[in-house]
Parts: sequence; structure tokens; C-alpha cells
Amino acid sequence: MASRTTGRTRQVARPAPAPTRPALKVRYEIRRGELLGAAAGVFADHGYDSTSMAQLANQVGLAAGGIYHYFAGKEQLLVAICDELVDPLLARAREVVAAEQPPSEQLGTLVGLWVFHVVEHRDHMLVFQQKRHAIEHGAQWRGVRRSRKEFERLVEDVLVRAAPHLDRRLALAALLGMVNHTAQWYDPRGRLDSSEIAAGYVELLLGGAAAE
Amino acid sequence: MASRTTGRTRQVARPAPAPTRPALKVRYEIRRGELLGAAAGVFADHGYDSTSMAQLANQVGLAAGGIYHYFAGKEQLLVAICDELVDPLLARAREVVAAEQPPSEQLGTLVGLWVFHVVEHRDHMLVFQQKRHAIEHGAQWRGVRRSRKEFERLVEDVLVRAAPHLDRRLALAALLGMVNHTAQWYDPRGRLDSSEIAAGYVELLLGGAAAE
Amino acid sequence: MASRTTGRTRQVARPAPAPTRPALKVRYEIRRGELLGAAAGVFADHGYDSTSMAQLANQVGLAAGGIYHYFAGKEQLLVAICDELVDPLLARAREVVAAEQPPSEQLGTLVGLWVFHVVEHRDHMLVFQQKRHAIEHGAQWRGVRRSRKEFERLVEDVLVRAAPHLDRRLALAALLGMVNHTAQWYDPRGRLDSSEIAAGYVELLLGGAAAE
Amino acid sequence: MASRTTGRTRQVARPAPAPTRPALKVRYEIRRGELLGAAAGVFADHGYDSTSMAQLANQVGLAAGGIYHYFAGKEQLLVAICDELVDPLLARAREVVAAEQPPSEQLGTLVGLWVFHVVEHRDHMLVFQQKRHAIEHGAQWRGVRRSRKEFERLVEDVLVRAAPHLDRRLALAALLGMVNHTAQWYDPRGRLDSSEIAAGYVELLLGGAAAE
DNA sequence: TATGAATGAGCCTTCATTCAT
DNA sequence: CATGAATGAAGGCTCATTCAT
Repeated sequence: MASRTTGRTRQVARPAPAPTRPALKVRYEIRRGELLGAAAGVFADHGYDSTSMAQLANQVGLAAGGIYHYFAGKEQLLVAICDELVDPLLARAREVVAAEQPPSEQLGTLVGLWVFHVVEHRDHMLVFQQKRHAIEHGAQWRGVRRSRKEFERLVEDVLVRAAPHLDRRLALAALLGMVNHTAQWYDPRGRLDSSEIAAGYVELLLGGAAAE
Repeated sequence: MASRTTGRTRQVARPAPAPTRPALKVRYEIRRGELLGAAAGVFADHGYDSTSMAQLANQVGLAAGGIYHYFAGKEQLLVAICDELVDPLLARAREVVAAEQPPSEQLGTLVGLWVFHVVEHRDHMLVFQQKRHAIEHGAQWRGVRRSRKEFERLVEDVLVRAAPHLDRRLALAALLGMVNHTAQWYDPRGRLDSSEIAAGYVELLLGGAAAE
Repeated sequence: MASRTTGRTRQVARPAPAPTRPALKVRYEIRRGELLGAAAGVFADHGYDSTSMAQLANQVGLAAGGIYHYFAGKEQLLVAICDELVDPLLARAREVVAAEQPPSEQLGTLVGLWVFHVVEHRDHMLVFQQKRHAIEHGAQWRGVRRSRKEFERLVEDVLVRAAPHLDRRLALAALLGMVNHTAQWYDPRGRLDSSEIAAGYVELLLGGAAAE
Repeated sequence: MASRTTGRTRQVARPAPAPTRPALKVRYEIRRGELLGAAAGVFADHGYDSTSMAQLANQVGLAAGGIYHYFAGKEQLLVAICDELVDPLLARAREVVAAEQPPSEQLGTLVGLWVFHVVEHRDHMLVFQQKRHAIEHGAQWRGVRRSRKEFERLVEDVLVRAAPHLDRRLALAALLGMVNHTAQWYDPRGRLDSSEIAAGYVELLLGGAAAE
């Protein structure tokens, strides 16, 4: 996670020759996943642009060229981080919207899982925000952008149903601002956990009364 | 401003030889200011890291090395942009806090000028957010960080007095998230102007009742 | 060595895959040493300031950025050249001074190895002299300066004991001037070898009689 | 001179409108001469390569482009410094050689004026030595090289006649080394003046006896 | 798979020099 | 003569990426 003062290397334990050896491809996928998480952490801590591939490799316990066995390039790594951030969130949001629930409850559920996702993927989120400009404009980012757009539309729909008295645009923007900003101040050892934070946000939107 | 598809050059009209020539130093300062604004725009549009000094120079109508007459380096340019963003806002916030006013009005005034400042300095803000990570960690950014911290403390104080029923931490974080995020969606040709946006934010915080 | 009209590249033969491969680190050190020597030659020939890193790289058979695997920068390269020049000379001078020997013999031994060192490291010496000003004033050169100072003090001590009738300051300065200047005219294919040159210098200092 | 801790500017007093105004051209030449001397000093202190034309201009009390009214470029400035160093020395050396004098006295006279010239033009000398490599190889330096060569030949001739027992090559090299090196250690406030230094050098060459 | 030497494009920056004022 | 803004060509250096081992 961000801002740790980790030891020397963000070493991802090289999988010891397990008793039950999974198929090679699976081991590869596992390692790739570990590297992805570690990379997100390193990028969140030291900055995506300021971290050279060599530095990253060292941090995760590989030599200069090692990462290229798992990712085609630095940008692919970034894409993978963003996908890992956006896709599962979108999937769950779809489920929530599909479920039968009173609108205000639906909003609560949605914001709850969203905040949870943000704080659980704090590193991914921080990296995403660092490169927001590139993601917003680059051609190779269409997929990520599409997912994000759809997610925002889902949120907007729920929001409109749950709080029809609010200005649609303003409320959505406010909610996006609040929730995404959470990644930058959330402290896992802090007083507030993700569900309390989410409840607080919803309370602001729906007004004190509705939150009770 | 951001996201324009400007023509070839963001040419800052070279001041025609004015009839009343200001002192040389003044001319220099004026030109420096123009360049600063233009640079903020270019960085906001194309990304700070993705914009080379040569590109920037061309955009502002200078040759490769020309900017170095006004700024010692790319980072100094960034510092100047951030100072121009943060300092005046902090100054006005201090005035608001010093003034005698009922707390809730004070909050309204503060958020109002804040949002206004953000949308008026959209470019600066977007650049600031692009480099948030570096600013948060680099040694040469202590001044900017200090100003930002003080501003947030002022906001917190006003917020606590105006809305004592809210969780201090959460409300502050929410407000920061909302307002700063504004730079990313505000459209000067859009339906909402800055004062309406500010009012909306305050309404969320104080609850619908208080806003009436 | 200096003033050769070398062919295109001062190619340091890339070590063919030896049958007994030395440890990797050793290979690295060997290559580094080769590059160091080659660089001294190139700088001596074409001038330190007039030689760009790209030119140097080409001369030693690498591409533009290749040298930076071995040296952190152009100045580090210069430091390494100077260290390779000064350190071993100082070490041997210490040994000579520590040894029990009649003063005049000691002087002969010292000047002998000194001249030998100078002509054997002609390139290093010429580079050192090119950058004398920077070395004398730059902060990062303290180590080199210290070594040089100590060496001169050793010479002075020996000189005073061997030729007490001479003006201390003047004799030392004269000797320094003579010996160091040797790098600029010595010709390995010339009539005089280093020991004859050294003997000539000592003879000047001690007077014809003493030299017999 | 070298190594002074001068005040802010090596300001060459702008010639106050003199009562008897010399012809414009003369004033120009005077100013040029002043600038030349000042430039030699600045280059000797801060290094020729490390001193930008703008820095130099400021040191001598001009703005960036001002020097170009007197010198066509940085290298011309260097040429002028070298000429001012070499030409008068060569001229006087010719006179000495032309004069009827016993050889050893001739050597004494020659070395005497040589050392005097070196210490009086310490700055010029130090600059000359800084750029020795370029001067030795550049095409535009033929004049300076020719003069230096002729001077050395004159010295050699005198030396051979005065000390026929010495190895021609070695003695010349030693003398050149000693005398030129003087610029680097001579201290005008030191114990030895230039004539004592010169006498010391001659004594080394001719042997103690001859010097009495 | 992993290594690490090597590549080469591109960036920031410096600076001698020019020129309109 | 002097100014100082502007030019534009290098130069030092970084770093994503490749590839022989």
C-alpha cells in the first residue's frame, strides 16, 4: 500500500516448489498477479513516471529485463493495473443495479462497495489518478475509459432514483469527487473504516434525515 | 483553458511597442506572467510530463531555449504555476476567516471564492493535480505544501463551526474532494456557474434545511 | 597513448566468451578498466571538453548511452582517471619514503618511479593537466587534491634531505614543473627513456658532481 | 590576477569623459585593452570553459552582448590573450639573442625576463595552459604556435651555448617545465620575487659553481 | 525464465551569438 | 556603443526496450 516504509525489496516471495505443482501456465499467472500488485504499490509510492523499469524490477526482485516476461511494456503494466481496478468494480456495480432494492438502499450498497473497493485498491487508485491525463486522452485507453464511463452512468442512475431532488450533474460530480478522493487520505489504521466513510458520504447526499 | 483544440501556437501577443513604455523590468515581469499562464494551459492540455520544453516553447511562440530567460527550469515553471494557484487562494481564505460573520455564511463565502478560484484557475489546478505525487514528496515543494496545509486547516475550522454535527475528518475530506474535483468537469459554457456549484456543495454539507 | 592517429574506433576487444568464465562482477570490472584506459586516451587526444560522451562512446565501441553502465557521468569518468593516476603513485612514494636508504638514493628512486609513472600514464596525466583548474577548485575533487598534496609533501621531504643546500620552495616547484611537464614531450620511440630522463632531472637538482 | 577574491565586478573603470579627449578610435583601443586584461583575469579565476560570455560580460561591467563590440567571439578573445602573452615575450627574446653577451649571461637575461613575463602575465599564462590542448591542435592557432616554437628555439640555442655539457633536449624540456609552471605557484606577496626565481632556475641548469 | 549489457531516441539545459531597440 | 531578449545547435544524461547468454 502507499506510503509504507518497506524494507529493501517489495519482494514477492518466489513460489517455492510447491508439493502439488500447478500447471506451468497457472504458476505464470500467479506470478504475474503478484508482480502486478507489487508494481501498483511501487508506482503509488514512488510515482509512475519517476519509477524506471529497472527500479521497479529491483523492487520486485528481478533484474532489469525481467518484467518483460510478464508484461509487454511499461504502459501495458499500467493498463493491467487500471483494468484490475476498474473491471471488478464495474462488474459489482452492475449486479447491484440489477438487484431489486429500494433506491436509497441501492445507493448505500453501491457507495459502500465502491468505497471499499477504492480503499482496498488504494495503490491502483493512486496510480490511476497519477496518470489520469494520459488515460483520458490516449488511444490505447479506450477500454478503460469506456468502463469508467459506464460505471459513472450506473452511479448516476442510482443517484437520480435515490435523490431525485438533487441536481443530477452536481450530485454525481460531488460523489465522484468525494469517493475517489478517499484514496488519498484513507488510513487503514485510522478511526474510520470504509463502511463508515461510505455511510457518511451517503448521508451528505441524502440529507441527515434520510440516513437514519 | 483546458481541452481547447488550439490552433498552432498559443501565441502570447508580443506586446506592440507601447507608446508609454513601462520600465524594462516591468515588461519582463509582464511577459513572464503571460508565459506562466500560457504554460499552465499547455500543460493542462497536453500533460506536464508529456510536454517537452521545446514543445512548450513553440506553443508560446519561442524557440527551444527561450523559456529559460524567464524560468530557471521546467520544475521552476511548475513551482511558479503552483504558487500562482495556492498563494492568492490562501490569502483570500485568511481574509474570510478573519472577517466577522455567522459561521454558515462564512462557510458559504469561503466555498464560493474557493470554487471560483478553482474554475478560474482550472489549468493551474489540473497541472497541480497531475503532479500531486511529486509535490507531496519532493523537498523543493515544502512551501507549496505548507500553504496547502494551512488552507485546509482554515477550511476545517470554518467547517467545524458551521456544521458541528458532522464528522470533522469526513466532512473536510468530502469537501476537499468535491471542490478540487470541480476543475475536472467544470465547463464555462455549461449550465452551472461557479456560485451555483459552490451553493450546491454547501447545501450538501449543511443539509437541505440549512440551505434554504 | 596520446597523439596517435588511430583508426576509426579505439575498440576494446570485446572479450570473447572465455572457456573459464570469470565471475560476472569480475568481467564488469575488467571492462570498466578497459573503458577507463581507452577514455583516457581519447580525452588526451581530442581534449576532455571537446569530446562529447557520444563521441567517446563511439571511439570505445559503444552506442551513445553505453558508458553510463560503467560510469555515472562524464565527471565521474574524469575522477576515475585521476584516481588511477594519483593513487598508485602516492602508494609507491610512501613505500620509497618508508624504506631505509641514503637520501640522495631515495630521491633518485622516487624521481625514477615518478617519471616512469608519468610516462606510462601519459594519457591520464594529460587529461589531469587539461582539467587542472576544475580539479583545483571543484568540491568533488577534494580526494584527488589531498592525494596530490600528500605526494608533494613526500617529495619535498626527500628533496630537503637529499639537497639541503637548495631553496626548499624553489627546488620543489622546479622538480614538479620538470617532471609533470614530461608528459607533454615524452616520446616512447624517442632517444631518452624514463630512467634517463629521471637521472637527468636528479642531476640538475643535485649538481653534476653529486650525480656521478 | 588569479585567485583573488575580488568584489562583485571586475569593473574596468568606464573612462570618465577626460578633459583631453583622445580620438574615438584610441578610446576604443584603450577600452579593448582593459577588457582583455579583465577577461584574462576572469578566465584564470573561473576557468575559460566554465565562464560564459554573459558571466564574463557581467564581471567586466557589460551586459550580455556587450563584449562583441570589442571581440568577434569568445575564441578571438582567447587568441588576443595568447597573442598578448606570446608576442612581446618573443620580441624581447629576439633582442636578447641578438645582443652581444657571454652565453651564460645571455641565458640569465633570457630566463630573467621570461620568468618576469610569466609572473606579470600570470592570468594570461594560466588561461593559455588551460587551453593548451586546443591551441596545440586547432587550425586557427597556427600563429600562436609558430611564435611559441620560435621562442623555444631561441631558448634552446642560448641554452646550448651556455650549457653545452647538458643534454639538449632534456635541458630545454626541464627549463620549459620549470618556468611555465611558475605561473601556478608564484605568489606576488611571497618570499621569492621573479628575479630570484629566475636565478634559481639558472643555477640548477648551470650548476652551483657557474651561478656564483 | 532470468540476466544485464547494450541500444538509441528523446529530454532538459546551456550558451555563443545575433539583432532590434 | 550598449542592452537584453531571442535563437538554435549541441551536449549530458535517462530510460524503455531488446537480446545474446
